[in-house]
This record gives sequence, structure tokens and C-alpha cells, in this order.
Amino acid sequence: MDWQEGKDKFIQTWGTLGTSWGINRTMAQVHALLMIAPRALSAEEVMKELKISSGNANMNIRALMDWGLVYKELKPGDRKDYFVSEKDMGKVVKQIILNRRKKELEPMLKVLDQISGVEETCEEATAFNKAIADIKMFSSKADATLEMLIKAESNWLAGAFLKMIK
Amino acid sequence: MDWQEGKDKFIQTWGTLGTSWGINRTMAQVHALLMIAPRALSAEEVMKELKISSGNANMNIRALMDWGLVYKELKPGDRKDYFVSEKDMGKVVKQIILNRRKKELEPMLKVLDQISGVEETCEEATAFNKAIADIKMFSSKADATLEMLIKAESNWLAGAFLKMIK
DNA sequence: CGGTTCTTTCAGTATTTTCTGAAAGATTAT
DNA sequence: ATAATCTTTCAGAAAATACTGAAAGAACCG
Repeated sequence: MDWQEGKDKFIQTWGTLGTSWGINRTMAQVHALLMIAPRALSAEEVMKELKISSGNANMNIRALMDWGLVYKELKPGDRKDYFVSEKDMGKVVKQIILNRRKKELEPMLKVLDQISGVEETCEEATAFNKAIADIKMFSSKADATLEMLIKAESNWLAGAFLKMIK
Repeated sequence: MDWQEGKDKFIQTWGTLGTSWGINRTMAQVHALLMIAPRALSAEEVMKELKISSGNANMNIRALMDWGLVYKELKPGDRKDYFVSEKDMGKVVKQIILNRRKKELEPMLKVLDQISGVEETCEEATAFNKAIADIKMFSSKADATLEMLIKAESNWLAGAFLKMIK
């Protein structure tokens, strides 16, 4: 297989994967492109490579920077912005977990607190309280674990895996 | 807070959470509803409760059954189908991991194999091979770990957490 | 300054995803 | 069989999401 073909296939696949994780296709494709680029790319190069508009490129690159997956790089004597991706998959996953924990798990825990202990005026209410208590316990445990993981060393993932499967 | 209010809030929140995980809102809401129900519900009850059409209810309930998160329950002398949700959060998460591993991680690994080792005719191709090799190694590790987890016993998650945070 | 180059915004458009409801298909009872 | 009840399908409609490109905004240069 030649390089061009491999590259296109990878970008396409990564985009599809992103879609099923609630990340939009283009954002995932930009990420894929930067992951396999041997050097920083300008927004213009990204636009051309993926055949997307300037607005689209700009917005998705920014989103990736917000997620901490892509960094801006300035070259002396050049007015363009260049972008590089984090290439260590362990760090990529860590950033994603970090973001999602904050954006999803934390709000969920907040709501669970709010709706804990409704008045048990009927069978349904009793079942409800029990279910919510279970979910809350599980979620808190998950939250605590994730917090620990992201604070841990850079090689946390391999370590965590080892402990888990022991 | 009274029961009705808590229930609505939970269903709404669970639906929103589902959305950001690539699960459609209604499917997540049906799941939420069944999670907190003290007994099996009929499709009709689901439709009324969530104010959705029969087709929509039917399709999403089926999807939940495909995921192994909801089971059909028949009552003697009643022609309606009733549905119950898996309520043990550990099992719910396990099912989800199982499904996503099969639907996402496995195809990804396949593609990575296909695009491994493109001819190194330029700088880009070399960088590409390196990036792909990294991603492949990481993904295989993750895959192996997940396989182990889902084969482990039912209380695996709590156990894993305990080991991790120790 | 005024010109040049690059970045950002956003209203309108396009695409994708999801939902509805009526019709067709099953299943059971009489 | 025929009717009654429940389930499934699917074409078209609606809603949600993402994209474009032109215009406005910055930053830099001479």
C-alpha cells in the first residue's frame, strides 16, 4: 500500500470512529491528519488536505485546542499559525478522559445529588430512590478512580491495566 | 423533591448524557425510564410516558435489547410484551463496553493492520508508519485489557476500582 | 497611516439523524 | 375462518447538527 492511500484510509476511519463517540467527523479527521503529520501544519494546509472551508477548519482546530489535543506553534518570521497534535496515545486518551469527566460525569453527579431521596409516597418512589442510590455509588466510584488516574504518572495506563488484570 | 419531578429530571439528564456518547436521546431516555421502573413496562406505557410514537418506541426498545441492556418479559394471559432493564450498573457498563469493543475497537484494529507498513518513500510515509505503529500497540493493549475485564467475574468493576485506588 | 496577510465570526444552506403515523404483518381468541 | 389486539416497518416530515463563504477583525509591515 502506498502512503497516500494509507493516509486517506486512516483519516477516514478515525473520522468514522469519532462520529460514534459523539465527536464530529471533521474534528476527528483534523486530529487524524495532525497525528500522522511529520511537522506542524497551517490551517490552510488542513483546509486543502481535507477539502473543507476556512471557517470549518478554524472551528475544529480550535475545538481540538480546547480539548488539549492540539497545540499552536509559531514559526519566527512567519505570520501563519501552525498546529501540531499530541502524538502520545496515552496522553491523548488522558486528555479525553479529563475533558469528558468534567463535562459529563460531574454534572451527572450533581443531578444525582439533587434528585436523591424523593419522598417515598409510593412503590415507584421507593424503587426510584434505590436505583438512584445505586447509580450514585457507582458513578462516585468511577469519578474517584478517574481522578486518581489522571493525576498519576504518564505511564498510568499500562500500570492501571496491569493492576486490573492481576 | 417529589417523585414525579425527580423522575423527569433523571430521564432528561440521562438522555442528555446519552447524546454526548453517540447514543440517541430517546434510546437513553427509554433506558432511564426502565432503570427506575419498579416493574416491567409495556411498549404502550413507554410511549405514553415519554410522549413518543409507537414506531420510535419500538425501534429504541429493540436497540436496547440488541445492546443487552433490556429484556423482554411475557406475562401469562397477556398478549402485550413487557420490558425490564438490567439494573446492576456494573452489568450495564459491562454490556456497553462489550458492544462498543466489538463495533468500534475491532474494526479499528483491522484497518490499522491493513495500513501498517506503507512504503517509506518520503518523510511523511516514515512519520505515518511510526504513528500507526504507536496507535496499534496502544489499541491492542486496550483491546486485550477489555477482553480480560469482560471475561472476569460479575463484580469485576468494583474489584478493579479497589485495586486501582489502593 | 494604508496595504497585505492571516484569523475569526456567523447567517444562511446543506446534510445527517431522528421521529411520526399509517399500513402491513403477527399472533391469539372465538 | 374472522376479528381483535399487539408489533413492526418504512416513506416522508421534522429536528438537530455541521458546513460554507463572505465580511469583519487582527496583526504586522513599510
